Amino acid sequence: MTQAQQLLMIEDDSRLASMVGEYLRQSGYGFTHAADGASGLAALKASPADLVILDLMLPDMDGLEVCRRIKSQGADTARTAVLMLTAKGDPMDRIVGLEIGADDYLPKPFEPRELLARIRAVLRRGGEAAGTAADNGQKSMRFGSLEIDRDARTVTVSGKVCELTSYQFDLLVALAERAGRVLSRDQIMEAVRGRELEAFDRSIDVHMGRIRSAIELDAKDPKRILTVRGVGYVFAKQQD
Amino acid sequence: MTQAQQLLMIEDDSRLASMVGEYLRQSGYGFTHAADGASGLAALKASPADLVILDLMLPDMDGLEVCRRIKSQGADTARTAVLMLTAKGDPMDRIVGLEIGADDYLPKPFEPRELLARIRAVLRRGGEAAGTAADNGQKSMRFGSLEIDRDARTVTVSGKVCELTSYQFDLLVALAERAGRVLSRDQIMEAVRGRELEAFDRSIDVHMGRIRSAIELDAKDPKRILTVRGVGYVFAKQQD
DNA sequence: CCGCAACTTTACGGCTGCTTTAAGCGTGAT
DNA sequence: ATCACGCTTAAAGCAGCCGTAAAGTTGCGG
Repeated sequence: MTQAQQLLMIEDDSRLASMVGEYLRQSGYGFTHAADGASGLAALKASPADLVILDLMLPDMDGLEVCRRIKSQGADTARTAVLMLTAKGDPMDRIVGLEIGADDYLPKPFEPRELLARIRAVLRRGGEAAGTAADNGQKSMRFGSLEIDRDARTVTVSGKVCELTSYQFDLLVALAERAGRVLSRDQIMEAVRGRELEAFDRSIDVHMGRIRSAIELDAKDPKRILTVRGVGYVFAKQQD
Repeated sequence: MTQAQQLLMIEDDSRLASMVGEYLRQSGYGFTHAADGASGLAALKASPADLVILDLMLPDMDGLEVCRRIKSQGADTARTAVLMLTAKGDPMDRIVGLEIGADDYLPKPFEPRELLARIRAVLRRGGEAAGTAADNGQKSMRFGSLEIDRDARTVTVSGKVCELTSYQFDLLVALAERAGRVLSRDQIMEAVRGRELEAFDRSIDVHMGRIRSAIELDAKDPKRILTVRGVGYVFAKQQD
């Protein structure tokens, strides 16, 4: 870690913003805050950030619009990661279908932990992509006939859509992002929710079962999500 | 574990505090108690703690205010972890900890066991954040045609994957990490399981046999895992 | 060359840990 | 308020794997 990474939060609730800011600063990030879309974009132009935490509901313009401008081709902010905060009522799966270029989403209200976990995940992903020369599936990932579209939050196997819940999708992505690496249940939980797994918690196992029955050709003989007894799960790197 | 970690509880109910204190001391932590916010902050200044257990409702000032002061920039207590105790009916449920700059929170009433679990989690988290920069042994090891990938937990010999169980993999890593050094069965057990080997326990031998048949070209004439009669085993440093 | 001690090998019982199913429960929607 | 959806928990079933024991083999000393 050479230099603290810079975060910019665009959020009209300044009370919320200052709380979040305190928390994130404490976690070692640089943090600045803008109260509306226009000043947010201005601030971003003045001093580039590594990641923008963007509220969907803003007084002056739609968060989607802000996001679009950040990500628009030609803008030098196009590489800036965006983490979108969606209001509590919004079924984010629907919004997500729209092709805004956000890198991740988080529904309000949220746990500070989870926000931190997702920030880390997004930044790590960006860092990797930059390091490995060409990008590898920033938005969509492909493993043989399996395709994961982070934008639309859909998974397809040889073109056919798999029904996954939001949480199951996140779990799958967490595994797929680290394909070939064995992850403990704790690590998986940490990546997805940013919180600790309780002792004797079998919920991850149950979800893995469900995900398998959705994406595996034969759930009894999984080829993509493999169990590593006594340790955790791996997403197989090599697959048809 | 070099030194007991220090906990400070700021809580007006001294009965509760002494009970919690007893429990936590028993679990190996140093424990002190302050009955109100002012004396808590004073105590913290006098002798820094690793974690503060902070009641939200205090006679003299709001727990949030105490937390803010502990965490405020510039204060040398800014790195101290804070675990907030919230009363059951608090509107806190809604805002879910965001408004608290705390590292974690726990609604009252709580189980001592859960408190302990969260304390451990918070302290571990803080510890690893500080320590992650330093460590990081390389993730894969190579010995001639033998390759050990610690991330994927796989072993390959000239590209072909060897089937090893988790335990066998751990044993192999323990040996490989100390290649060229003869290890007694006790040392091996200590490294992998952290516990002592029982007298006349031949289980290590059996596993060595299994590992050999997996990774050696000729299990009858091992080239990588060598037996040192009367002592233990070595992982050969030099191998093709 | 014999005998003992140490290691290897094989087979198998039992236990731990994963899967699966079903019911519970909180949350958001109608 | 009720309903539906999905995460969680519990329980039962099952498989894999560890450890034991017993027989076989190797190495070393006498």
